[in-house]
Amino acid sequence: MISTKGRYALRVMLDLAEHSELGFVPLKDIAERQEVSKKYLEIIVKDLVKGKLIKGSSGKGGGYTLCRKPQEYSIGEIIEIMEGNLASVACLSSGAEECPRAKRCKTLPLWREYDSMVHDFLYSKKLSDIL
Amino acid sequence: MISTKGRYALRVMLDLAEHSELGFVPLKDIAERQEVSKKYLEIIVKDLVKGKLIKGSSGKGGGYTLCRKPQEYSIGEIIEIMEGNLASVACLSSGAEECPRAKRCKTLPLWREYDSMVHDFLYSKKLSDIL
DNA sequence: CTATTTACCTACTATGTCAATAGGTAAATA
DNA sequence: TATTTACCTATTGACATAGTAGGTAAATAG
Repeated sequence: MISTKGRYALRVMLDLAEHSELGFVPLKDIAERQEVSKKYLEIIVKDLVKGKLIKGSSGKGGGYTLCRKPQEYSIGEIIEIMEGNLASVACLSSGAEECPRAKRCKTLPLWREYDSMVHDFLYSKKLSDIL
Repeated sequence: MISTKGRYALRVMLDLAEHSELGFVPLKDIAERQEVSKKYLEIIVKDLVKGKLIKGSSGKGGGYTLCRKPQEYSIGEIIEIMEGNLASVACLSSGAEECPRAKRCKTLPLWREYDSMVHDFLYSKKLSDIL
């Protein structure tokens, strides 16, 4: 299940897309509009900055803003940055060691197909699509 | 992410599909073939029995067996029984109270579409498809 | 140059879920 | 009656989730 971090991150990105053409948007404003504590959002924007999806600017007149145009962000990359990866099962997650049963596992192809479908869906959907 | 309970349940169902035409299959045998502790599988088959996907029989010659033919089980119902539900976000999970932001939430339609895709995929796939 | 506003940083915590283990009782058969 | 099986309740360690608390650093306005 997608955690609050992933879901809130998406809402932050949408909020920035809607308000940042004028410049930097303070987190305080986003927190109020999105009705999420500013403290918790700090954790989220930190990851978004680290992932180069947004950039921050300190001091008066500061805040956060998008690095690209909304149509240049896929939902998938936003969620993936927040959740670590979007594998459906542990055996297929990025840092997992090869399962000894992989070759004869009858369920593995199913999970691969599932993951591929999910990936295609989330990466073809853009931030601008839900604006 | 699909938990071990969901994944192991699927493997138990497959194991039964492969071995139960002759009658009841003891859990001990399944545990050995699947390389999962019998103790842990007990929890899983308990849920499968409760969900009427398999039935058990005690005593010598006992074990577990499928209630229907493999093509009559969808992967979705197996996973759903084990995971509780297959909602992608808390707001859409079965027992969730209505979110006050639901009407104006820009992300909700996305999650609905996502859930619907996942549901279609997992319910159209049958146990017999991965046999 | 000072006050204010903002981002940015480290640490902490309560709660819950996951993945299992332990140690039994009940039922059916040989 | 002994054996084999399912079935039941309780417990546990580890980890993730969803936050909170209390600061420091940077930038701007006056």
